Amino acid sequence: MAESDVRPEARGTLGTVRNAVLLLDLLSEGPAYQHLNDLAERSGLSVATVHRLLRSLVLADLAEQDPRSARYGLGPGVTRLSERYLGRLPVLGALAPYLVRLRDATGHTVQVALLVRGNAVYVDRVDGQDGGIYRDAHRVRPALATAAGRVLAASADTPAWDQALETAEREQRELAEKKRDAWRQAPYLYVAGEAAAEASELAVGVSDGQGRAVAALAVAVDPDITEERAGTLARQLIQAATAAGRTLSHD
Amino acid sequence: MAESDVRPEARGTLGTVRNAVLLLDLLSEGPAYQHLNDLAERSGLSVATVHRLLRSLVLADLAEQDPRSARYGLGPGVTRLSERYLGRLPVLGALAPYLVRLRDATGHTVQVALLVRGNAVYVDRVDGQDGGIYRDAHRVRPALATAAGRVLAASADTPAWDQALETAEREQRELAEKKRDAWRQAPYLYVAGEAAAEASELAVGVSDGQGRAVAALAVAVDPDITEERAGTLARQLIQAATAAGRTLSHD
DNA sequence: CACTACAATTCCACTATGTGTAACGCAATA
DNA sequence: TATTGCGTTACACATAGTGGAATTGTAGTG
Repeated sequence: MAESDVRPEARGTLGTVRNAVLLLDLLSEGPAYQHLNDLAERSGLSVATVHRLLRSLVLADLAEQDPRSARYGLGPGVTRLSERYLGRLPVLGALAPYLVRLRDATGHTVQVALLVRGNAVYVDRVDGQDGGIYRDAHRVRPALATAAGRVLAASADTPAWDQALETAEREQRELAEKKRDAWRQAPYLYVAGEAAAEASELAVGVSDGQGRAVAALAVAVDPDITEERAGTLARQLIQAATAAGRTLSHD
Repeated sequence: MAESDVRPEARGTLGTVRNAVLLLDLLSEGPAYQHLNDLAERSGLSVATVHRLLRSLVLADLAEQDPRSARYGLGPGVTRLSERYLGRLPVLGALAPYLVRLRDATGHTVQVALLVRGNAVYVDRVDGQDGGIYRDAHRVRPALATAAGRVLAASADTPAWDQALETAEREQRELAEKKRDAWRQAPYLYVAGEAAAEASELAVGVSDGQGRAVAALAVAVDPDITEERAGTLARQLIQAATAAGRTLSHD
């Protein structure tokens, strides 16, 4: 293969692992189950190679094959790894004592999000009273389309911010490039839900003491919330976030 | 390398992927961050190989390196994959409408668990009133040590059941070998919490229509719950589980 | 401050092993 | 039964992944 590797980050890296991860990424996009040939074409690898990679991933439960259609999708193994990761993540432990309290004090659903590869990933939640019909836990959204994601991306380092820009839609990207400083300095951010069913979100950052947000704390609210009510909610969020941040930097 | 591969499952499988997955497994056990040399020894691979594998995994955010200690741990990328997987998992969508309702009706914390490689992985929850101080979301427990895991393992196929046996402690294993049929046929299972802080659990299976439990629905309860109260709770769980099961097999 | 110990990282020669092409099997149509 | 459209396997070649040893970096100790 041509040595067109100009990206310095990839030095001393294994092609097979790169390919395996590429496939996991492809599986994570689009429909739940996908055709081998599609995956081969989209990845630029030969069918045989994709087949071998998938077989290896299936053996590890990181992928699975639908017995009826023989198509491939992500497997349950990824959740096991994820839960192990989250179970030992300091931020979540630090936030844990405050979440239920916060839910009870505000009456709203409280969520915790991380920034991963330009996406806001919602990793924990405590559901409020209403909930509505559409309760989508397990959300992964382009960071710049959500309040939580904006809080995280705005205070992240340059590569992470750039990834967020790449992940975003054009309009969001243009908005973000103007607003980054404002977002970073604001005590809290608010983003109105786009779709009718989607709730609006109010978010603050949880800092690790080095001035970088390691997680976002958010509440889902009605789109017609008053300015005053938002301020009250924000104060409550900030209080919990700083308390959690203290236990983080403390130890 | 010696061709001692007698395991038929691993035919046509990539060693590099096997090794990468092995490392992810090692990272998911024990402390959050681990030394390169430990990992090399435990995996049976050379230090150089482990280093290259980890570097590749870090590039994909499936692993990360603590900047202070230079030790390696799981990375946030696994959560992104996991949330994508869970977000499209039919069972969770089918259960979603009932979870909050169930929490409100019972007052207890409701949880949803999957069986993954012999472990009960808790993938969704709706927190109840109390919660107590210790709210450990993101649990991964040996399946046979929990009510949810027993429900799932007992109705699973043979390899999955065997994995659950391997994962369990000796006592649990001996108990399980006697009880499997009873567990599979019982309308619900109850397991008292072991530690003082640990809640007890009452669980039922969510069937996909083929008589196999694809998820477990559980509530956390006090250890001194009365038989009668347990029956009432179980009825409510079963009702939600069968309703979700219908929408599953329906479409 | 030198010296030591230990851990992560890089170098390099070797061939094991992952790769693509092409053939095969096996359903579902028509 | 022919045909199409998949997933799966065979095979020969050279890429690219491997382990041992050398090298850097970082604390800890006298």
